[in-house]
Amino acid sequence: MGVLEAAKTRAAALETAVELPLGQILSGDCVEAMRRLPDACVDLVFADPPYNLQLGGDLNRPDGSHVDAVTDEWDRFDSFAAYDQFTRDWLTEVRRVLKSDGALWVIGSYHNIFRVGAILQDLGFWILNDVVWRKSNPMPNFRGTRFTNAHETLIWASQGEKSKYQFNYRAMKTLNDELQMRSDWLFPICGGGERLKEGGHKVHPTQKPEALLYRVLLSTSERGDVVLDPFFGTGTTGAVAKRLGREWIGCERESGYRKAALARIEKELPLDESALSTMQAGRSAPKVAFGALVEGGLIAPGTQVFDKKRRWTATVRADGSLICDKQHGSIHGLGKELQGAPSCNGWAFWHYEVEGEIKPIDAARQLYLLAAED
Amino acid sequence: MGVLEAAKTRAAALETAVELPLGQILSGDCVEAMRRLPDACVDLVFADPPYNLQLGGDLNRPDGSHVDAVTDEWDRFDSFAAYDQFTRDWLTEVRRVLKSDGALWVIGSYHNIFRVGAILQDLGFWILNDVVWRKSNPMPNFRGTRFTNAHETLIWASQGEKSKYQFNYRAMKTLNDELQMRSDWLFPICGGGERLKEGGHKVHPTQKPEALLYRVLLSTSERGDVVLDPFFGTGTTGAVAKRLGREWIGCERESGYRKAALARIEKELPLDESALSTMQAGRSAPKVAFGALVEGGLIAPGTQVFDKKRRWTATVRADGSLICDKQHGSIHGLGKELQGAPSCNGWAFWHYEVEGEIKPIDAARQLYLLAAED
DNA sequence: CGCCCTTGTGAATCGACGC
DNA sequence: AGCGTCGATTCACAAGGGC
Repeated sequence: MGVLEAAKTRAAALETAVELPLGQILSGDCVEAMRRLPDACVDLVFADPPYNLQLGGDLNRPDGSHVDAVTDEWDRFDSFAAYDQFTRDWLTEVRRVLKSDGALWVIGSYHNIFRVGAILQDLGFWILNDVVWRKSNPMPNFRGTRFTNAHETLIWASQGEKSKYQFNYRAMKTLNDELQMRSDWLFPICGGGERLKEGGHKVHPTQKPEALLYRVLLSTSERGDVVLDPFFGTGTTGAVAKRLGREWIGCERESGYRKAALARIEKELPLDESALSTMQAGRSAPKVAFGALVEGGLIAPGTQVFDKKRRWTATVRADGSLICDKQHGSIHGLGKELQGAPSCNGWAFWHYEVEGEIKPIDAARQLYLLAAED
Repeated sequence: MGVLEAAKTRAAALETAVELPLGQILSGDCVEAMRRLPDACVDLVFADPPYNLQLGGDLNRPDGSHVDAVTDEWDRFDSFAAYDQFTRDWLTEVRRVLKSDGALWVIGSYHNIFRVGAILQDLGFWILNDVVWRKSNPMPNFRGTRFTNAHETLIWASQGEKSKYQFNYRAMKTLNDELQMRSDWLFPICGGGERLKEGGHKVHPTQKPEALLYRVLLSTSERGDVVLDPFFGTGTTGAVAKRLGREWIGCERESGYRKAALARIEKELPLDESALSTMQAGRSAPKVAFGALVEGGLIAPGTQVFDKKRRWTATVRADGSLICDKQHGSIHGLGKELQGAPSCNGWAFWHYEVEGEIKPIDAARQLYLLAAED
């Protein structure tokens, strides 16, 4: 990067820092609101658009009581074409304000998610996963006419196929008891003390559980990232963002929701430094070069290392490289060459003897990391 | 209906009965093949179209071994537009051959399901549920770059909003231990003895588990219904249809698949004569429904069960309910009724014979749980 | 026969970085 | 943009062999 470009970037960054409405809810239609934001200023978008629910008449429970369903005016669209146009409009604006390595989450049900998914693919977004929110306590199908609608679908997508999106693999694996996090997540629906109510009535018909946003933000954003929610509602995204040390921007048309959201987020407390830093450590374990172990004395130069079946034995050199007959290279590269394999994880492939036991050299790395913690 | 129309309908029904290629696999492109079928002759369609995976380079496991991916020519499309056109074509033909009160199932992944869902809505199909097949043993994400892709999505749709589709609510509730069947289903991927192999290699890259088709056909079709599968592959739909007493028609381009499917279905026995199938038990929720044992093949439909003193004998039905003379119900409900007791633990009450021994049906549950443990 | 260990494999849009 | 280098990654089963 030249001097001029660097100066420009700094200026743009400065301008952005000054102008971005962080911690604010923009009023009015979300497309109009997003137009007030500069290009490529947002790291992550979470969107919970109207579901285009096509409810016929009223819905009653078997005991005759009335189901307080979504009948709000904002959730009615005259046709699929109108809904599609609406979807293209807000997704296009999201695409503009999102950084090129940013990502998008959308949540929906079978009423709208197929249209949203197809349109975002058409716009160039690259789907990374679809994720299923399994509701532990869904509303039953009172009429016994279909399967209990027990899940909603989320789509996680990057700006394009080549984007370098953020994924906190380690944090997710830790959160899931050392197993890879799967694409099906189990959470209860939003209720109890978490559900905003006023005069005994729920403030918003489709308030999302905070646990859902917690996992979304923890998995695909970093501390300090700017998170935009174009359909802010009562501000679950903002509340969880604040808690996790992320910046946030909301868009919301209805002043009642804006007011409730601001009051809610005001009360929210950020997690303290230690809680956040612990997660950070889990998120991206510092990389350790094999050479650092040699340097640190955990593995002496001259140590013999070998694969599990003792087909090959190599010697550790002072610079952290291995030598085996006339071939030499890094722990990964030499393992790969010797096996003729397309790749090799040297940490798992090479073993050494310590106190009479055979251990993968990764054991030494774990010791090193343990010592480095404190 | 006037006299003339009635006569026409009868004639059409007669003609259909004579001409429909029941129990046959039509060769060639499925759109061409379906054109050979009359209008409105099919009760249920199950479709497993190409997913349009668009895979990049090779993928290796962390141990260096190679993943045998779907590289077949039938999964290649030049663009979303080409895939959409293909989808519109076959769905349009499905719509014609399907009865007005018939229904459609489609299965897919995030690569294609959003496009399929939007197009079928555009064509006038009315989505009844989206259903998630949660895989108990999915392939991990080896590179740690995303969430484990642990599910596929099914869409269940009727011909239109007002259609009187078939839904066997009672059967599903019984199958699920007296709880409404939810929209998330847990099954293992197809493997073991169920997976068709030739010379040690899988015959079809994407063979679906029979338990999945079992639930689809049991929930949304009746005995004697005509089930059409436009992407027949190795004939899971046909095999399960035959077992459950449904008629079937398949379409399949590749002669190798057709041959394998016919041989497989030939061996299949209709329900009441069926021996214990080789289907493996799935990983289960802690609570096991009796229906899951039937679905998983641990107890075959048609099995005789009886109380310890052999006062009553009942027959296991395909949905996991029991029938004894004219009374029927769940294992708990029927036991309670027959004894005139206030309640009954069906697991302890009912027994069956296995390898010459009399065991409570709870023994089968224990086996099931054992398989699901670890 | 049972137990333990090893090996194989499944619809997968599966690096990052520097030169 | 292409290429070489460094580096970091897996879960649930089934099947088969050894003892």
